[in-house]
Amino acid sequence: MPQRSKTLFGLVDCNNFFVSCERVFTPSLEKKPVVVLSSNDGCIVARSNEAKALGIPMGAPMFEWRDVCRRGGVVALSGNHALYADMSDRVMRTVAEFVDDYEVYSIDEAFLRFGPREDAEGTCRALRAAVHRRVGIPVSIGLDATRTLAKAAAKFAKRHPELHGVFSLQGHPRKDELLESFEVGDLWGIGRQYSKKLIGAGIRTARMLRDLPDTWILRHLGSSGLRVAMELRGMPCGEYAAAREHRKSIICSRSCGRPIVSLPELKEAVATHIASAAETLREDGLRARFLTVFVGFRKQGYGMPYPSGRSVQLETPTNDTPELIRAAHTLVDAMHHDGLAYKKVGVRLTDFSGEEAHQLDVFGRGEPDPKRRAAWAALDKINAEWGTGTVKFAAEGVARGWKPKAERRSPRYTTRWDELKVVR
DNA sequence: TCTGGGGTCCTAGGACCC
DNA sequence: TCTGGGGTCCTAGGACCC
Repeated sequence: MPQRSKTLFGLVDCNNFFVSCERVFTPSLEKKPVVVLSSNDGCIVARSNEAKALGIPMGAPMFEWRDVCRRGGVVALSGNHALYADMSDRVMRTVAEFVDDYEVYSIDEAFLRFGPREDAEGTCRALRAAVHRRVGIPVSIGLDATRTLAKAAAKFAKRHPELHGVFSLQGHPRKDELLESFEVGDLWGIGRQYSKKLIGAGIRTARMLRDLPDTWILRHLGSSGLRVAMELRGMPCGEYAAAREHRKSIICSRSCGRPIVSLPELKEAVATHIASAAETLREDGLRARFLTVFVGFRKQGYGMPYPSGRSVQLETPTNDTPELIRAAHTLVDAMHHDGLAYKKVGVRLTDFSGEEAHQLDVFGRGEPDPKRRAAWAALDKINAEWGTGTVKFAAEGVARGWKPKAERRSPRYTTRWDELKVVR
């Protein structure tokens, strides 16, 4: 197979992204241990370096670390995702200015691709400086022949301040040595299970995995593991992270601030999730044909709540909110049991088609009503401009005592007029 | 007592068909 | 007592990512 060895991949990774966003607007958080919490103030999903130094792990439940946080003077903030999305846009716009061929990979990461004659490293240094100057977010950038190696390079850049945030592994004279120092579990694509298997077999480092025979990898880790090894050898497995043409599902789910017991409240929560899922659907110009409602109960020992769900295939694909709410409520009626306490509620939409190529059912129905389309467009516009939930459907409820807790949220400086930063 | 949310891909097994 | 083989499609579960 011809190698595209001339192409160089870059990975831009925002350091401690959510914490860095908060610090832009609250400079007093600088140099202090800070954590950002997930929905319901449940888990720790971002940590400043000072918080990491206290030993607080990623994804840890807050209640287990409350004492450590109190003793260490840690500032804990509820997630302010409207702010983070807006800051992410600013970072990505800067990336787009410096690099033609890039791919947004997550809210805080983008892959870059450079041709053979481009000054990749110089561009990355300029990009890093520009993001810092304009957006105020520190980033680390790694470079090498594959995405997996670029990700590893970015970790080196982050770990060693003397590299000033940019590091290229490509052609590095001590590459083997560096990969030997890189723990296998820190590789992109090697999670907890694979890591356990590898370490059990004595494979502790990226270099050891790279040099393993394909047959062994295939037998123990399957094709996903082999892809990681090939990328470590410098062979890009493009489809691994290639830009997806279209999304394949939309999920909206939340843990409840307090458990839901009544049928009307369960319906409210489901309607709320449907409304936001349908908004995403319309934003992407899609209709969905398959709808799932799922619920979770109180924790069953360790691990995730025991989930249970029901699905329905709609007669025709739709993105009409009331229509979807009706279908979802039929499912809720069938699944609700008196006396059960619902801890988590969610909906999932799948089986998408484009807005133009809609299908009619056997009776020729399914032609979208232009008046309704216009109404949803207006609603989406208002909610986009003034914040999600500015205009709601009656079915979403008013009291909403089940809403997740977010007791330490910072203001939405960039997306709400009434929460603009006041400068004195 | 308190443990997030939103995604993707792969695989194994069952149903069904010829 | 004998009781195929191969293909496809669907679903559930597991693994991974941020």
